[in-house]
Amino acid sequence: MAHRPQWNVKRKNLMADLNPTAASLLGFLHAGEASGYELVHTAQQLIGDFWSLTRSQVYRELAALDRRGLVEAGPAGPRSRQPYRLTDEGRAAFGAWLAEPPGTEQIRYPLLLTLAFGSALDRDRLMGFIAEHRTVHEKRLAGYREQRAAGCPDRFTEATLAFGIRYEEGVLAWMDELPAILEER
Amino acid sequence: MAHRPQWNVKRKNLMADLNPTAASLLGFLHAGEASGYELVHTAQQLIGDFWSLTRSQVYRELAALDRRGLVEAGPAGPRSRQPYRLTDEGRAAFGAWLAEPPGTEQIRYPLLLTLAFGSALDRDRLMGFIAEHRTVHEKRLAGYREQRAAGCPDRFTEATLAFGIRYEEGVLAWMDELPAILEER
DNA sequence: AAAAGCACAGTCCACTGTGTCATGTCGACA
DNA sequence: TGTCGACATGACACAGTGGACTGTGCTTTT
Repeated sequence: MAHRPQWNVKRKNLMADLNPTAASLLGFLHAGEASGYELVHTAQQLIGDFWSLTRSQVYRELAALDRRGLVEAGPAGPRSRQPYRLTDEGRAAFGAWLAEPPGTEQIRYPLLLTLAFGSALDRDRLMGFIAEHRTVHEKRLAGYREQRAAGCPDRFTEATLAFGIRYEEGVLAWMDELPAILEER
Repeated sequence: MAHRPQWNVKRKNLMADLNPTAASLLGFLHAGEASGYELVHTAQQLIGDFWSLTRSQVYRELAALDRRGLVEAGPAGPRSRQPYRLTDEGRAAFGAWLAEPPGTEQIRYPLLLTLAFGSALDRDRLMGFIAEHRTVHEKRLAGYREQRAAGCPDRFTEATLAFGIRYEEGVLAWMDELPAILEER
């Protein structure tokens, strides 16, 4: 019971230490001031395919960034529109975040869960689920290819788009081999 | 201001209405009673590659399932081990969940975020990040192939494993084409 | 045999992420 | 005039993540 083996240092880093969502908001604000509403749409368009974010979250993060002085609120517009702009601290924090090694990906695919417990499920129903998902992936792939054909604004957008295409191709290839795996006698 | 166009029905479904994480716990409990600790490890082994769950979450869901009567706590063991077993209601709820159409997947890949803002990042550093991730994906693919070679307990496990392999192959193919996309003049 | 270390087993908390309900504003247009 | 739809935000409950913390019992080291 003597001495507690912890000093409670609590190194909060004080600066930076952004989560990826907050960081991406700062990223978008480099293009000029924007409201939460606008940022939601920008984000969904530009990174929505591999980084989901919701209205609630955007407003919450903006408020937090404001409290930390990384963005500042401008004069409110009509319809209670509240624009924010990047501060110098925000710019610095974004730069620091961007230079840090990104973490590994997270995938959560409910279809795979259902499939994993597939022995307890009617075979036709399972196959139906897979067929439904197949059309979703086909549509997404078609959409990506269209986007690519239409031309990307820059190399980096093209690079992330290429990921989407490879991913969807992989999923479709998997679905093609699924019947053989499941039907084996 | 006249009549509000909503009846506030609040159809809570009363039964079932499980989240996928809770459902998978019920799924594992079909094999016999288990403690939270054991379930964490079972889950990480069997579905961890496409459905992440944490200690905190497992214990919280177990408590919730207990409150709802879908599992019941058995006599505590040594080290305050608390085993749970499936109730009939739990079995029914699991069956109902399994027969529902699974939702679409969620992917969150921080590397793609960094890449999307890549114009603001030193080229060598970005390439370094990609190289680091490449080795991760190579190792995962190798691990999956090994698992497959070692033989799967059942077709369904094999099917989910096949997904992992296709996915990792897709990511590696993407990484192979990345330099060409980014280097273009 | 005492000490140390480790796997087992669980709690608590802060933060992040998702989805729904609710509220109010402004312009178009019928 | 009214009502519809896009604009704009807030509140809240639930789900998910990760770290700090507390204890217990077995095994290995000294």
